Amino acid sequence: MTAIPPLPASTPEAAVNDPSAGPRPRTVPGPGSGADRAGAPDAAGVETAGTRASALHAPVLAWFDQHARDLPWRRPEAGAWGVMVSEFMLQQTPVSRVLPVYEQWLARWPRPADLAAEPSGEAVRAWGRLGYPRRALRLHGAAVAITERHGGDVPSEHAQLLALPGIGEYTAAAVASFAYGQRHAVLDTNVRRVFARTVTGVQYPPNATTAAERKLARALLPDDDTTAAHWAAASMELGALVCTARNEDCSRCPVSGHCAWRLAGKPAHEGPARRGQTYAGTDRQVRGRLLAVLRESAGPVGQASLDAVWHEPVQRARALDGLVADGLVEPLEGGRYRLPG
DNA sequence: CAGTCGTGGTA
DNA sequence: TTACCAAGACT
Repeated sequence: MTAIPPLPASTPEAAVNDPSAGPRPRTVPGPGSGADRAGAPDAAGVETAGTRASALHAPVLAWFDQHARDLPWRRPEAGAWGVMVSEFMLQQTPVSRVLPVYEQWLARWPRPADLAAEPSGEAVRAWGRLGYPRRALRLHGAAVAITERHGGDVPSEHAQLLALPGIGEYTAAAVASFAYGQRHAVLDTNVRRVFARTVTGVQYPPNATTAAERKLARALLPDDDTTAAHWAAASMELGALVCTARNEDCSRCPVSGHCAWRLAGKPAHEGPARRGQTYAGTDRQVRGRLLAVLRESAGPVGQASLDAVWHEPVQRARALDGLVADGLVEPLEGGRYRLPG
């Protein structure tokens, strides 16, 4: 049941400039969008950004034109809504797992208003096992807001995007850039890693995005909107395909000759290990099991069905309360529960 | 600002 | 097998 139609390959620029994606992309950079507006004097490293940029841009852009994946949300027909849906799903989730859910989602809800017309529980159900189901709730909430506040069209202004539930700094910039061809620093984990290595000369970026990283990203941003949007997609793709967290392949990197980290002998990451997640036994695991039961049931389920997923009653109750508090589960009369209607 | 929030593939 | 990682957002 491969629902993916055999679409013609499209250039990355096609999606960026797609006029059917919504409001016309800006052709003139807005006021104050210059990269040199930050008040503080350039930090070490940033002042050489101009030099870096000239060395990095052309090879990375050319590499992208040749190696970019043909992902459905990059096709012209995806539109701004398709881009936005993909960005929600891709938050902390690999492309391979997003693809099938994305296709079904867009087929069922081709416009924001289509999703907004349904109860949020349907979004949670269709989210399937993508993880972090609050994203489904937020995407539904964003669709409602777009329908109410923006006439059903995904807004093109960064500030308006940022005001939608589930959209933070990264996603607002990504939608504005990928869907509307605007000039924004799109700082995701891939781009941060590429910059950390090529420019800063370290293996990994800091745990949390820093002001210095934002400043560097702005300094590296090409001047015109079209090239900036192209660069955003290209630098991200390089991090996703070549300059990966583990097993990076410098032999396939178009800027390996300029990479500060590689030229320094690829020194290992200094400092504490990344993070300790340990999923087994956490509330998150219990929440996941509880919600799975609700998702797979057509109607409300009884307390006994939920009790069966976890042996420890205190943690189980806490997890269920959390799901209800988050709006992911709706309690009914008589100890029954369902996805929100 | 550090914690929380799912899930599954891979080294 | 354990641990890390995958286009973050929110509190």
